Amino acid sequence: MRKRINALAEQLLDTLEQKGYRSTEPRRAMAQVIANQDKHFTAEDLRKQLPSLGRATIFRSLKLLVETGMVCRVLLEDGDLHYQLSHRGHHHHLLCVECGSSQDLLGCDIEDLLQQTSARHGFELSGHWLEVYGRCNACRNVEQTVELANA
Amino acid sequence: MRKRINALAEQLLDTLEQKGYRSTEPRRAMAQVIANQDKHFTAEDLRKQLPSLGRATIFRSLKLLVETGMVCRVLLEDGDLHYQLSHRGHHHHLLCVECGSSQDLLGCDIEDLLQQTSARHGFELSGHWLEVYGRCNACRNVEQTVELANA
DNA sequence: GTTTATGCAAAACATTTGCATAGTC
DNA sequence: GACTATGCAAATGTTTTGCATAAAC
Repeated sequence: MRKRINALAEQLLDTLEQKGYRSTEPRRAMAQVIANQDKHFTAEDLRKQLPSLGRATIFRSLKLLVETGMVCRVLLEDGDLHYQLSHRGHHHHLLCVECGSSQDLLGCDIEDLLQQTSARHGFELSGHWLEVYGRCNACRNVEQTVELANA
Repeated sequence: MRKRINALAEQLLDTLEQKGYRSTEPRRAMAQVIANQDKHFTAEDLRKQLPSLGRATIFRSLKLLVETGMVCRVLLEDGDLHYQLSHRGHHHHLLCVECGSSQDLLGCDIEDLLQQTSARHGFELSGHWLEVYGRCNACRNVEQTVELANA
């Protein structure tokens, strides 16, 4: 019996198929769980939410999704690596240190700046990894509301 | 018998002492080995170079050095976390993907740019992590020399 | 039917912890 | 002498691997 999954998850499966990988029940389940996450996650998070899948399957499929660019890694401030859905190519994340949500940062003009800075050091730029930490709009609003209530 | 260590290593020990930690023989040895590294390293690298020290001591002292800011973490392009001597406060690294050397990037004006970009997303910036990958001057020169030789 | 993916158990790593002993201040 | 650090062994946690079985194409 094929479980029903949502459009986003379906898209992950389709992309896998286009790349020559099979669309299996465990992968459908994983795709759905990943599509449902509202923040970055770890392999362990997936495992908890997919207790019927084997350890190895989770690690193998997760690696596959990263390799095919559908899931990207996120570096937390403390050095932990988590994962999250990746919709596009190269991008950066605005990570909320309070709620863990993340926004994508596209078309950031850091590239030019890095190019110049690198050149000044005799360095030939080939790539970079940037994570930005702070508090998202929602978390800031919550605090403001609390302040008002206490005033 | 106190082993002789160089000035850089001595400085690490001194700083530890200033922060209330003891200057012990294992820490002297570790400080010297770390000061000698010419590229980023892992706990395992230290372990190989300090076979007489216990595993736990290496992990504990390394953590201590990171916490006190004398060693910093470096994120490799593949997501691996390595370590290296850290001389200053906040800074970034130009990591050569060929020889593994790294240059520090100071006074990089990325901060302003991020501030603006974050604000545009309703995001209150609190920090960031940036690693830059490419090829260092030395590695580029080697290639040019080879090309000339083959011409 | 052929090929790929899964699940399990075991193996391989990486890091942490408890605790008795040794070293530093 | 009091307190901190070390080393060992064991525990913990994470990821990988081999291989027989099952599922997909």
